[in-house]
Amino acid sequence: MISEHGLDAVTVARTAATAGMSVGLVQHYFRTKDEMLLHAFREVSARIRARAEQRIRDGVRHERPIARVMAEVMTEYIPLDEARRAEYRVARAFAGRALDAPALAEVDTEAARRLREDIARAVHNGKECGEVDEHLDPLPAAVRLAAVMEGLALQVYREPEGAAGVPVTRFVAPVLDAELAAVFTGECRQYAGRAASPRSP
Amino acid sequence: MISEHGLDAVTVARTAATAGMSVGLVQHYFRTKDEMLLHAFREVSARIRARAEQRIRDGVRHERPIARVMAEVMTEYIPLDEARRAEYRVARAFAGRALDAPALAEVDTEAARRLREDIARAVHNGKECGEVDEHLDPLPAAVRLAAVMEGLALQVYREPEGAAGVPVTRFVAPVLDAELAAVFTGECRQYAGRAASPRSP
DNA sequence: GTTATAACCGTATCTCCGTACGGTTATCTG
DNA sequence: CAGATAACCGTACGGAGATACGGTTATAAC
Repeated sequence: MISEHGLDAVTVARTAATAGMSVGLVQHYFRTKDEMLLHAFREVSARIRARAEQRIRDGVRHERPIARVMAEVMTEYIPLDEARRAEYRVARAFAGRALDAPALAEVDTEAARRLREDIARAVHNGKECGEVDEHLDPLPAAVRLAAVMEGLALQVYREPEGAAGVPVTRFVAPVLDAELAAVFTGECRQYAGRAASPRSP
Repeated sequence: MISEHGLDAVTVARTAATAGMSVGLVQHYFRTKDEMLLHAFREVSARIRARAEQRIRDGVRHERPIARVMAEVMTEYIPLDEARRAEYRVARAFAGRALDAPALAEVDTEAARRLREDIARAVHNGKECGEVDEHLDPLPAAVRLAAVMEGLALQVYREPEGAAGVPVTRFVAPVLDAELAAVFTGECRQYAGRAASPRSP
């Protein structure tokens, strides 16, 4: 509903109708409308994050280069198909409302923080494995990569067809690859076996 | 009002009261509330853009290196002080509502398009002057720079204090400089005299 | 079996807000 | 001065929507 008609079009009554249930039942599960919306926001955030984590796990399992895995993870966030566009619209709507709704803002910042930590961890692990320069600080690098990713997502969202006749597909991969190449400068000596997974104990 | 309490808190009556006028008078100038909000959005977009244009004009007047000027222009967009944060909040609120308000969406995309064109023009002019490699395509480069800028703005907005104890001031300039350095690789041979200004006839 | 808890419904209430409207005062214009 | 246009006011109307509420049916527990 949000992705199709925006947050303002979402009323408790309409939500109930769309779900094929009564207003009373919705109230049974969510005491207030805000509670309901918060749940929805958490839901999409979690779904998006789950996809990223899946990519990371797969990458680790197949012992693929960290840079390659991160390229996939970051591409996953770009609204390149209708499904991701829908999610992106929802996230964007909530982000706008989060301005004076601390609970929503917290979900937003938390999601961003986790993503940044994932990237920072990938960079950190890349150092151990030899893909990343020994002296590079993972945190600034992660902020930069996260920024590029989110900024790129915005560009793609606004002009899915691409700008000035050049399709987005011509932009996304090259830019992400270039940014990743600036961080992951080396070859993997011995695979550390964890890509962006948590630092092992 | 928007930046302090969000778009939802903006009612015609409250707006009138804040402006020290009557509801009737507001209606005299804006036929509908939507019209009023659209005007507000256009207003902030124009104000933000005006600052960027001013920077460009100043840069041209003093014949400063294009890369340097663009660094300033891009920094101008980052919500580094409370004034810019307020503007950023407003823009973000509108962007969220723009999902099912085509008129608002148009303002948003238009602003983005103009910015991208400014950047592309700067790159183009940089080629003539010698700051940019002859074979670089300005458009993809502009998309990339715009993406970095907007993404960085988001990171700064979400965590103004900086992440993990590292202040944002340590991030912004280095990242922007690095990105610009990737595009503006050369020295200016002879000053073209127009930085990001329109191609002369 | 009875009692409690969860699932479920429909409506009534109360508040808020956008806009319509009828009216008044000021500022031009000729 | 006439008379038109713009600036300006306060209220009334109408709709929409969030929540409260009183109630019913099912499922569980003992």
